[in-house]
Amino acid sequence: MFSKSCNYAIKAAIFIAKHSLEENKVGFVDIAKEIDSPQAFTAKILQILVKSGIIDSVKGVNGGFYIPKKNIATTYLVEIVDAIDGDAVFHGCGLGLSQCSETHPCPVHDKFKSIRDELAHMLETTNLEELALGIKSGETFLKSL
Amino acid sequence: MFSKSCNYAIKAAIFIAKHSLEENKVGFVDIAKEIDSPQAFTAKILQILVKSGIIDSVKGVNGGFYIPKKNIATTYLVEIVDAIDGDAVFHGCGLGLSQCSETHPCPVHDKFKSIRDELAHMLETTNLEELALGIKSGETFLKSL
DNA sequence: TAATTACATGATTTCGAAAACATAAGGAAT
DNA sequence: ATTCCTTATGTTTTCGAAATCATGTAATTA
Ligand code: FES
Ligand code: FES
Repeated sequence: MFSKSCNYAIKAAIFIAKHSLEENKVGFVDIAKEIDSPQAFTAKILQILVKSGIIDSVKGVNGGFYIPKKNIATTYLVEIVDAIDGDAVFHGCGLGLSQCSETHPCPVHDKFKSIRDELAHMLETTNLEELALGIKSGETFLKSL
Repeated sequence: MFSKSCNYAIKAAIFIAKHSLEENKVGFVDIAKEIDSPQAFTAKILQILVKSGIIDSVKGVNGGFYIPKKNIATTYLVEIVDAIDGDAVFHGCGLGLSQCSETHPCPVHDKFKSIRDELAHMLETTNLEELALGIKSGETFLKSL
């Protein structure tokens, strides 16, 4: 569905959001540990999120990554997916045609499009706050057992 | 969404189905041309479809691949996806956890599951005949312009 | 039964995402 | 000002899917 990078990015963002709700910053080493991802690779993905304006960072002692509190509830998953994987998920052809088109559709265009649109709607309406709260309450988890 | 191999497999199956509706067999060279895929690689994927019992083949002069006419309307996309990509599409976690679980769910489990189930339902109810007829009538296409 | 056609299969190569490595740069604390 | 902690960035390596190459096998036809 999404690339590995994108999966890491979503999990990292949720983890950062959880800490930001309590006004704390977190370093990439801790993030990598918590979401079970390679450290160096995670650091790269975090840079993309910073450049995309989804998260902020502070260097130096007691530095780390964070999300301004007022942004947590207004940051939606679609922004993360778009920053990492681009818009292929939302506009690409389900059978890999170079472009999805109404006038030159592939055999599964209609059926695929409705599912793709639902996925997009889900990503557009799911924000980091609700996901972070799920982690905090222990209902959901960021890594396997 | 699906792997490239799986995209090729679906397109190939539709193309074969179209010809099988008219009692014709097609060779892998023609298939590769029609669906715009690498010949040798396509041949491999066709073998998997044969072994999975989705299509049949006949060697020798005037040989080729085909689908018994009575099977065309009862062959569903889910069989092809399952044969090529396996069941990760239907049972895998949307965030890449080693396994999707109700008791140890990832943050997007509930939301993701409903979309995944719709995709599964779509694949389980879409058969090759309807897709082949779309190609035949010129409404849909197997390759880009 | 030899020639031809077309599918079948294993080995090898290519390519890009994923991961790791090495080094630079910035900011806080003292 | 200096030191140390932490993020930032460019380069290299790894790994597996994708694609190709080379050869084998079966069936039809003349
Ligand atoms: S053309 Fe294939 S999904 Fe639209
Ligand atoms: S656990 Fe992630 S989708 Fe079910």
